[in-house]
Amino acid sequence: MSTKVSPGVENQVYHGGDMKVFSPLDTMRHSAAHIMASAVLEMFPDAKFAYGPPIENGFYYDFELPRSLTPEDFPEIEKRMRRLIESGEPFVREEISRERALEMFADQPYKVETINLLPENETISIYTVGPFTDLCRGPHVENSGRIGPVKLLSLAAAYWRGDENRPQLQRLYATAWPTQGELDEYLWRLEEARKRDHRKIGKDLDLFMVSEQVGGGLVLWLPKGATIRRELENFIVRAEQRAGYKHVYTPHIGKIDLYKTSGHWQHYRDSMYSPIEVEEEEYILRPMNCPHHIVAYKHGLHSYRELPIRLAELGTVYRYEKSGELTGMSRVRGFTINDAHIFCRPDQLREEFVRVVELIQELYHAVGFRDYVYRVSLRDPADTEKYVGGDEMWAVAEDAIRDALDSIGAEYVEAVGEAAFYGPKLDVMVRDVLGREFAASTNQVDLYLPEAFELEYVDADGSRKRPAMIHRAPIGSLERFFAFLTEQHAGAFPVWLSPVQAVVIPIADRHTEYAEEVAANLRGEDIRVEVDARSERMQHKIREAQLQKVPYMLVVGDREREAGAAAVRLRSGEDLKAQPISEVLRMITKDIKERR
RNA sequence: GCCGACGUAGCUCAGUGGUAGAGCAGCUGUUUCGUAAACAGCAGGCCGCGGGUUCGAAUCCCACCGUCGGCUCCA
Repeated sequence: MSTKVSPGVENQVYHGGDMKVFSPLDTMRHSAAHIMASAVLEMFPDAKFAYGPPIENGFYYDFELPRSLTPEDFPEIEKRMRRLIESGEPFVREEISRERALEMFADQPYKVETINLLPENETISIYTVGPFTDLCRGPHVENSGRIGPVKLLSLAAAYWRGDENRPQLQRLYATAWPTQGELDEYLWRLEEARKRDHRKIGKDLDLFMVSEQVGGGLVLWLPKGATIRRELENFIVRAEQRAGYKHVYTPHIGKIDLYKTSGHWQHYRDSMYSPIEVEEEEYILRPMNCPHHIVAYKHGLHSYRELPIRLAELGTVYRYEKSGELTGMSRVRGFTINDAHIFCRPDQLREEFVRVVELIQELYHAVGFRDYVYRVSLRDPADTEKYVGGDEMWAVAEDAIRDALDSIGAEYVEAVGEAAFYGPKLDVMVRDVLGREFAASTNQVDLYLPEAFELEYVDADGSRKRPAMIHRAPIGSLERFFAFLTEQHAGAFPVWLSPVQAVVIPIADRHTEYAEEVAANLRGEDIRVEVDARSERMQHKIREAQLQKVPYMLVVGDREREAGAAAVRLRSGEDLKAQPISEVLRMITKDIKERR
């Protein structure tokens, strides 16, 4: 791979409040952002500039412009960028005084604000490339000729400093790569990702739907999607049973006082629906399952010997999401969490948390998730308003998570300010096919709700003690998990999850009876099988089974009928030729058993 | 919610001021076929919804609803 980026050292750069390391690729993209800004300035001399950082697969720049850009402007901007790149203009750095900077950028309000936010002793630098000078810490490539092929990707609105009360700017997203080949490959990957989008596959394979009539963000699982969900649920519940969980069922609504006691009403109200009045009492569509499980715990008096008590439920919750945030199955208003609440003695906390992590690992391994990282989400000590409980409680809870991870040698990153209002979290961050990162699983240590609900157990000496609590959801919501799975497999689900595991394809009508016989054999082993007895050519039926990503196609004609066999075709296109029915059964049941 | 783009048949899309189209899917018939699309016919649309401009609107304008890409937030 040839690289146009200056070789060598990674540069330490102060950016947006924390120290970040700029790789050579980031540096090149950051320089490309300046080139883009320069091109935009040529077209709009009155443009106001905000920030233009590199991001994971490219870069963006935020502008305030006299009119809205459209994708039709892209070719013009790209043309001007290419001209600047070809000119090979040097990037010239200059360090200037604060006064001089304020003077230079007097007509650039966002730059002025940025300058004023810089610490007193900070060096202020500017970079000039061709006609364009920008306030910037750098670093940059030596000259614009070192910038690789660029492509503008999309437009978006973004608030100044990410604050919805500040002006809205136009954000121009673009990408740049060292070589044309790498750019082409990235664009190909984007295209490929679009093909795998769970919304597209969900439609093509009739897995689920969202209807305007029912309401945005409210998912209807169609029979095929529901089959997959049922398999997943059974799998999860069995794994939890093995791990010592007891399953409960609780209703989707509850009295408002439950949520006032838990603190949700005070801290989580923005995500909750308005109360429902029933006989002069107010009820809440639950946004979380914990209060119900806590009440279930309080059903009786618990001995220290009984703990931990692990109450699990595939619990459906409802959260208000702004209409613009809804997407397919991954961002919805009603969803089902594979939830559980563990009530344990404080001395059991660490071990219980280790078990939680182990269960996550087991489940992820079984469904083939590899690309995930642990993130410990901590309280922001500077913003105690957002959280309940005192410093000591938080320290204990945060340490319990760290200790648990350390004890099994798991690596993790820490994120300050990402905790839930009642406790720190362990989030498991997974990347989807588009490279976006989501919290697929969140798990919390909670010492607050046991207090709020006055939970107790009876200790060895007969005294009443307060248990600790763990909230855990290894796969988060079934909806989001399903979206991940769909994209990961591009709709070709493993056999154990496939809604239709085998299609029997009779070649001519006279083979239908035998086809039914074959299917009956498979059904006897609980294999989900269908017979395609339509008056269509075999080729047509194969094509449709392929498009539906059915793992096994069993073609039966005269020869197979004579031999008591079926010609096995896999969705990979592989032809296994005629196999005895007993062998077909063996193959499919083996796949199912091994979760392949 | 905010900015931008887009809403035409179940699906994918054409149609830019003058009588709504194609392919696939569906239905009916014919065909009985050896590993990714047989043939013919039929049916299917308040052109997202509501206003407006015009002799005339899928097409132009306004408002609303929805979808998509982002922002913010998040399982």
